[in-house]
Amino acid sequence: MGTTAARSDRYHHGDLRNALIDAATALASSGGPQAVVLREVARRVGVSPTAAYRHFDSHGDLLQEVKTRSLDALTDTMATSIVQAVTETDPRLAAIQRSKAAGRGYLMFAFNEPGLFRTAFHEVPSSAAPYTQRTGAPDKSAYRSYELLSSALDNLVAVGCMPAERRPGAEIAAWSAVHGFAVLVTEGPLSALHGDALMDAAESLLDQITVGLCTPVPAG
Amino acid sequence: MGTTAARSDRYHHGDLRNALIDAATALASSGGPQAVVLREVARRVGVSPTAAYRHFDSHGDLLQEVKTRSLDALTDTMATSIVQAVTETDPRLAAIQRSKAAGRGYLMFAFNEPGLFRTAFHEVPSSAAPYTQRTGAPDKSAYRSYELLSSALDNLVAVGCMPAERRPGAEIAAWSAVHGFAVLVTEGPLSALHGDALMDAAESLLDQITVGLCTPVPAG
DNA sequence: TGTACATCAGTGAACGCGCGTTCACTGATGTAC
DNA sequence: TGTACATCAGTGAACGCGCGTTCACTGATGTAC
Repeated sequence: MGTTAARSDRYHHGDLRNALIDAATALASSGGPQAVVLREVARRVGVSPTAAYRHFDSHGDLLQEVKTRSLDALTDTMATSIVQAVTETDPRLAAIQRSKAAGRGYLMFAFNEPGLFRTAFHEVPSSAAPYTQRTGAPDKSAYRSYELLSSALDNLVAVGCMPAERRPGAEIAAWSAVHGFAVLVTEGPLSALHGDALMDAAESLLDQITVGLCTPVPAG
Repeated sequence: MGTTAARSDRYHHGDLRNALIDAATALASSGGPQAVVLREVARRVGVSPTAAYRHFDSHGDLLQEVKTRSLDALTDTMATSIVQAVTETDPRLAAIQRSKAAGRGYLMFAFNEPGLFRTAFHEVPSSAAPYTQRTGAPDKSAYRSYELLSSALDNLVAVGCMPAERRPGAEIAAWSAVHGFAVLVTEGPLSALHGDALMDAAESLLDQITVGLCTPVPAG
């Protein structure tokens, strides 16, 4: 609205690239990565399929954009969750709140946006050039959420909650537990979990992870 | 071999149903559930696509069989892992060995058979009758591995290793951690892990899970 | 032991579908003079 | 301020592909008498 460049009743769309990504994201949101069908995306924007090729090399390129968006949205949800949850002034309790909030944000994103969650972790088959081995350097989006987790764990060590010798491998364990739960619930055999039962199970999981990471203060 | 019923140079195949499931499983093994293409399955068995419809209502029906097989294979791997790993006579140590072995079997199956692993957890879109809501009662195969885990955890409580009040929710946490790691490694951002580094990470994860479940023996 | 016949388990051709992608094209835009 | 023209951003038709599935059919099997 208001953006004259984005009028859709004109021959030149003005912002077709973003409009296509928007529509593709909406499709991914409701049906996961498989639902991102180039022709359907074009249909929704009211443009011929060919037009998309002015802005993307291939279907895989478009899907890659949606994946990046999904990863960004995941990170944003985690960040918001952290900001909202950390209320304690005691550094130890705050550190635990922060770690749990990171995991909670991850889970909430998965539950509220299962399609985007799946898309975020979907391996896009090598886009434009099938012969080009996919470079080992994925975009930054893939790492931002990892860094959020990582620094939360660092913090847990810094405030003396988690013994330093337990730090290596901690993010893999924590990430695995949260990711596994998200997957089992959104597309696996735990899909029967709903509402309060789901929330209880999620909180219980977050508790168990933090208990596992943080040894109780050594008595004496 | 030797089974006269399974000669393939005859008009009547004799055991086409199983031959089709075998071929479909091979496809799933190398390419996951998406690779189970009815026409390709028939091609491999040397039969017309139509022939498959004498034995399955639909493509989904065939895929469901492969899924069941995959779940069974997962359970078998876990069971074998448990039998091989439990060597301790001390009941506490044996109980811990058993729990870790269950998880180890799960992970090894995922790493050695990523295609079947994905198929085991693939939601088959309602087969023959699309309007029939999928019954809430999945086949037994889906539960056997869960029971293996469940009884390992019961055992942990029985020998006094794990406090009873921590028992509820324990299988969800343990399962989530192991499943998440398997998924992140086989089809996610941890796919760079290989060889020794992978094995070390796996053992570290199993350690952390059991440490989290079992409180150290109360001192005094 | 031999034969008629129902049944079973295959074949081959075809259907409709929707996809990603390419082709030759045209309408709209903006810049140089 | 007006016009010529290169460039940009779309169109519409078509391609080839491979899929799941259905149709009318035929070859093989086994049972009753």
